[in-house]
Amino acid sequence: MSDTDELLSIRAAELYYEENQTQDEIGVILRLTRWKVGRLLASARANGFIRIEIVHPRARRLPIERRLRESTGLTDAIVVSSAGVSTDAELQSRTAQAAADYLTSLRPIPRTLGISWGRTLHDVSLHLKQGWASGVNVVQINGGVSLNQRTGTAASTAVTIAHKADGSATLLPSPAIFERLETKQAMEADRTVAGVLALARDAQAYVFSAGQADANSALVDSGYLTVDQINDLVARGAVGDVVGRYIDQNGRIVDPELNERTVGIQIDQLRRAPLTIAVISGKTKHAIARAVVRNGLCTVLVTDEDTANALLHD
Amino acid sequence: MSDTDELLSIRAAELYYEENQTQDEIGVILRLTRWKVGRLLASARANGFIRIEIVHPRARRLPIERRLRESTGLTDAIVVSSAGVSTDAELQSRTAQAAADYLTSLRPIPRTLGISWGRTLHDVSLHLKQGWASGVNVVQINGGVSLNQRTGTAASTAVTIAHKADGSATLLPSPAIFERLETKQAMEADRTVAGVLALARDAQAYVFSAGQADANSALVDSGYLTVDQINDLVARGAVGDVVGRYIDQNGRIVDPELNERTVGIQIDQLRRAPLTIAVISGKTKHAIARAVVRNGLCTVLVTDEDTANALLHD
DNA sequence: GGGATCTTCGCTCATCTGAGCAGGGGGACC
DNA sequence: GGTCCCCCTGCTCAGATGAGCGAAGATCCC
Repeated sequence: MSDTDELLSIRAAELYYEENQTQDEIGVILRLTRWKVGRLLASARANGFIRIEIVHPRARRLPIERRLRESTGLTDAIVVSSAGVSTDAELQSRTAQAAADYLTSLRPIPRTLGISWGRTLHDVSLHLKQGWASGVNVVQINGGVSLNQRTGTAASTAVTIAHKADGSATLLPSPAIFERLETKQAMEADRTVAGVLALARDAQAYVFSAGQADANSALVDSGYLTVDQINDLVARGAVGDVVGRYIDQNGRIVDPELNERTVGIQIDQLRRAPLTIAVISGKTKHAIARAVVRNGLCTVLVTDEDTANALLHD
Repeated sequence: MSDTDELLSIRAAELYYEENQTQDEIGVILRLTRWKVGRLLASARANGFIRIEIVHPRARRLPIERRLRESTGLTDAIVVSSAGVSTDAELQSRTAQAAADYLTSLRPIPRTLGISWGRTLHDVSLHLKQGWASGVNVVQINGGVSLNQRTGTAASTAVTIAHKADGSATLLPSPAIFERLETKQAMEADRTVAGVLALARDAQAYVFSAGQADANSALVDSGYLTVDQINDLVARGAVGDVVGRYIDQNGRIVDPELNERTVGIQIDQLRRAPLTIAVISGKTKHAIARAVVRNGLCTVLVTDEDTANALLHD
């Protein structure tokens, strides 16, 4: 397109989009036929000069969702807009809200829903509306009795989700990671615990988040791992954890011995499940999000625009 | 509007603006009539959820221009968009381009055009196209023989503008500010200089910029004023200079004695002129832009979006 | 419970807009 | 200089959209 046409297309766009003039009226002003004006506007759009943003906490980015589905083979992708977001907390809240919306719209409603725990899942539980579903049995899929003040949140997340769905919660009364393998095996041998784990394995759907592998990890906060241990895992290729288990960018367990001492369903059980919803957002989690998606650990991803774009531009 | 309607309006907007679906198709998807979809989209727009930006160096903000004309009584206002601009230099370049465009579109073409000098005017001269007008006599309206390397730009600005308009340039061969009043008066008594000043007073149109009152002022750079002198002027209320003369926020000369020693047309001559085009942009110039506009020193303002908004939100 | 009032809904109709097509002007190539 | 080809222009026509209107529904107050 010629230079003067480009300039005209901008003038036309100003009158059309900012002044709400009709193409006819613009034609009179710019001394063009209305068809020429229409073509100029089309070229302005084609050249990307017109940027339309939906500025709202619930706004999603459907084109990115579609591209994500196509390029990764995900069953579904939910991408929240980051337009107008200033803090990471706000973005995570939007993502949690979107996850809650997605759960609410799930059909058929899963009778048993396996969930992990953490800040993100807790956020999701708060965003769910009373009556979001009915008769859902929520079961914890990894150990969650924390060693410090976070103690309550793991249980309350499950209870809240279940309560709001007029269902029941089945808690996994176990630490996330044991220091000794023998203790962990003894715990799993307990009939109650074994029953919960069996229920977790048979869940019809899973919702989980993921943690980045760094000193701010929830597993460090909760006292299960030291900063040194995390650094060691990172040195061995860990990008983050899923249901308490650290994986590298190829989705492989980084430390099999540590993995053995971790309570909850295995990574492979997630891989085989028909409906696994990963809720991952924030700049620090791009790497673990990539590992989760690329290695088929989830069938549905709920994330933010920036993370989604990072996945697309690999 | 109800909460669910708000959410629906966002879903509709996503499908309409991002997926290019028709309102009919959206109706099928969301199980609404197409009229409801139309109303939802209208409400999304009314609520400001839809933000449309024209991203282009030549883009202007017509609604802001209109509000500026209405609230200030300016004959014309040109406001360039700051969408996608990262540096102040880029913004100033856009503004200079807009000023060049405005000059080019002026009808009738002024036979005599008075100009000041400085970075901004120089930028305007570079953005003008060869043949932007024909037969314009460009005359300098304030002293511009600089004391250092800037020397050339004042003259070259005038010459370039004139040359590109197939016209002639009349330079004012004088320093901007004299140290002694007597020297200045002697200079003005010179027939050549007096002739130039007379021509400048009779110009049909003026284009000028303005400088902020701080240590980065062009008059300090050029060696006419010291940083101490500027600080003194600021202490006495100066917000910036127009054609080399420092004014306060009420448009009054801050230092009459200094003003007497300054060569060029008077502020009052600008005030009386029928067509005076001020080109002012950048965050540091909000105050001087306000002084110029509020006190009728220009009839046309060419500026950037942020400066314009600052003027509107007084 | 019943009426008054205000909002929301589905629809008609006029207008706006984009797809597609034929004709003409201008440039490229011989 | 002539011819061919391509792109641009102006147009027809059908589809998409917004204004306006009467009816249905919701709400409020008695």
